[in-house]
Amino acid sequence: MAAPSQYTELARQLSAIGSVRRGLARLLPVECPSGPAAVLSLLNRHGEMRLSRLAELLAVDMSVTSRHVAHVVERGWIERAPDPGDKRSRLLRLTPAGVAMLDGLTGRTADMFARHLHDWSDAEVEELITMLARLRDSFGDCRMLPDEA
Amino acid sequence: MAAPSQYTELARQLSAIGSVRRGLARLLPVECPSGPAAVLSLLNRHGEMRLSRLAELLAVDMSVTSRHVAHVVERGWIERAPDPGDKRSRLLRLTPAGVAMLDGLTGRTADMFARHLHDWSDAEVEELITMLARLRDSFGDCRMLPDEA
DNA sequence: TATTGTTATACTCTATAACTATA
DNA sequence: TATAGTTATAGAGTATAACAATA
Repeated sequence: MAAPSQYTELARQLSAIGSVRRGLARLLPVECPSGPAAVLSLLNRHGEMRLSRLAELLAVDMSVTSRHVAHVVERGWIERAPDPGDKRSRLLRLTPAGVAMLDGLTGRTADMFARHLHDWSDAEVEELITMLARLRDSFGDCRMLPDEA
Repeated sequence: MAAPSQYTELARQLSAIGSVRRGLARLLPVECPSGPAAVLSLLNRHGEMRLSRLAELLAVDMSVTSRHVAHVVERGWIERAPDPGDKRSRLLRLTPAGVAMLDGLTGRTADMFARHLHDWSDAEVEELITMLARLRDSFGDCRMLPDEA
């Protein structure tokens, strides 16, 4: 259990970390902004899946996911295969062009981190990753929680 | 120094943490969204300052800051006092109404953290805060960095 | 001439709601 | 009737560029 003033500071830090996110976003090509890039990244990480599952992983509404997916489909970076078990949905998977695009993004991102985090140890980066994952996990899906108001 | 694959994972976690940011943003009243709320928070933390300094702290463009400030001024939460040393700029400071508004936001934020982070120790929260601050510091102001491309 | 702000414009991300097709 | 997905609409955040006033 932590003190309220700590929570205030944590909120400030989370807000301020937006500058890092924006810095990373500026690396992306105009035709693949951060929303679509996240789609590629998750499909690469978890393999083919339906839209609803992708929306869950992105933790955004399905309507948002649908638009990002349409964007990457239009550019040939993913394809929608029939879902054998359910005609309402399709299975999304990366194309070779999508893999190539993602490789480029990943490389640029890694370069940027390498430039800025050169004095972080492997263990320190790992710990930050772990804490961020835990934070996300602790919050769960905020959209489902009843407000006490 | 860390491995490239670690950087990819870190980028994913930073992107995914957006769901926490959005969860916090949903706590805010309609008349005070996250941009304006950050203005109040920083003025409370650092005391009165000029717009350019506020833009620096927010790490966003001055034009963006100007709009957020206009928003909170219109609602009487901050006031613009003449800057004795420079007629081009004014000193921004919280009003009592602004302090009251901020107190409400802070309370709701702390409640939400308390609900979700009940199994985090004080030291763990502190460490996350420290690592986020260090991350931000390591990146500096990304907008100023020359790209190697 | 350079700096401080402001405003207009445009783009991305997101959510809500209405709708279609299938389960 | 309920679920998967799409599309239209609207609101917030941000950056760029053009502009005004002052240093």
